[in-house]
Amino acid sequence: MSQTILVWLRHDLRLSDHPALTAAAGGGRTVIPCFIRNTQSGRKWLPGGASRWWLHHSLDQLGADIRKAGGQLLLRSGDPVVVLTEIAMETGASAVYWTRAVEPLDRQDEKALQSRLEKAGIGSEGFDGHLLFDPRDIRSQSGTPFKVFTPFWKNCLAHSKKMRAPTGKVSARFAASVPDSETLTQWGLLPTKPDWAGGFSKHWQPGERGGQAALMAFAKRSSGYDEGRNFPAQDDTSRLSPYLHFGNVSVAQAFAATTGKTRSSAGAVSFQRELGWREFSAHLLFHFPRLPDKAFRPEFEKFPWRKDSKTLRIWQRGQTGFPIVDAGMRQLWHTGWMHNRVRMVAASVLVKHFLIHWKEGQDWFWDTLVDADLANNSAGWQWVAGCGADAAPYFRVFNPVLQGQKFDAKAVYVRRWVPEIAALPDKYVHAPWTAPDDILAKAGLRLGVDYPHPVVAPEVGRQRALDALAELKTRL
DNA sequence: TGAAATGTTGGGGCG
DNA sequence: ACGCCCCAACATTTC
Repeated sequence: MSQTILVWLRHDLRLSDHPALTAAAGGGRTVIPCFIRNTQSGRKWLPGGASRWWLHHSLDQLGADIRKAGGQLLLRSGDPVVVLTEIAMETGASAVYWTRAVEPLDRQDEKALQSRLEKAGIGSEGFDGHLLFDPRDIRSQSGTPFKVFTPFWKNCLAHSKKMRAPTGKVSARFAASVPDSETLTQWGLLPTKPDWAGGFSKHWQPGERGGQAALMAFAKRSSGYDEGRNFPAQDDTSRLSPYLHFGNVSVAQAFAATTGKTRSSAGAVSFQRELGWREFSAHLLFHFPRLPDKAFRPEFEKFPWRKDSKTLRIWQRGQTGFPIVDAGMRQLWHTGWMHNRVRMVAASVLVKHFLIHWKEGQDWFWDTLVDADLANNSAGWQWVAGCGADAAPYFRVFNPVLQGQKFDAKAVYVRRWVPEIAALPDKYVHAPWTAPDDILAKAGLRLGVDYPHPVVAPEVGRQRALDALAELKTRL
């Protein structure tokens, strides 16, 4: 009788380039792939609403792919440490394998599981697969983790021999039947009342197949990435982020697909640099586990944030009166995703013009983004707020009007998502409150009725943000 | 992966 | 022809 290995799946929902699965399948052993839905009460950073939608479809497809290979995906709920030990005992598995994570709670689980299994005489091992590099290997001359992106990425590229290369499709002998699997239907990951994800499937095909197709399609058009990625009306970004978060596509596959004689364009290089930002954020979270809940620059813990739930709600619903921001927030709400240029502007307006704590924005993005990722989301918000590693200086304030005019000059993006101001001419569409009365009348737009006045005038918000920074300095 | 304020330069209109 | 001014264009500094 052959040995059985459990493979604990989390953010690695794919069957290609999967070191843990490949190792488990070695030597003709039988593999039982498991996904444990964490139901511990009070556990932080469980998947938000949009992520649950993606998770459902990823697992559904992965389960079907495993069935095609003669196996079954085992679904259970509870505390993964407890549940996995139980499954290992039930099935007589000789070991549990997994892909190592960078999230602090997930790493805690790995440790706890390892010691619990050890006591039961069961083996365990964590594998690469989530990143390009092991965070413990990338260090500055002084041996400390990098805190600035550019030297970090230079160092990574200088050690490209250590970069993980993708492996092929896993051919594993899966256990034909598994004990007491729960079902996705039972889990109720999909929204019901209301079904706000109705529009999601028009924009996304979650899962490994959709991810690999998206990657191949992007690799072909990646030469336009460098120029085009800043313009939200264009389709030039990769839109790979949710696939990368759930591991439908591995970062090693994404890097490899955009490398090569014919593909080392400026676009490919700058796309890989963005993969570098993902890597940087993950390494930061690995080395600084408090990144999600504490300012990386401790002095910002004293920043005079305003409590303003009313304005927060206005921002969340895309009713700020800044068209580029509202367009982004509505795109997020309807599709589970926002163009990165617009994310920066929308986030900047929340923390600077509105002086609302970056954690409020982090929480909203966590719940509404299909690509919500603890490392990227935390590092991104801290970057915008000016309190992060290699952060934009606090005084670097985006002007939502100028950003709109610069990156959506023809207002194609804004008009798509904010139709109530679509009739305004280009000159005023990014700042409706500056339009003369006759222009407003001609466009059939009543400010304050059909579309709101801005929460705060851009220049007033900007000055208030700078004052707050000055205030912070006096508190040090 | 800012924007505004301030400084510098140089062409052209004009007396 | 010349100096003066205006101002656009660009560069630098400051927040």
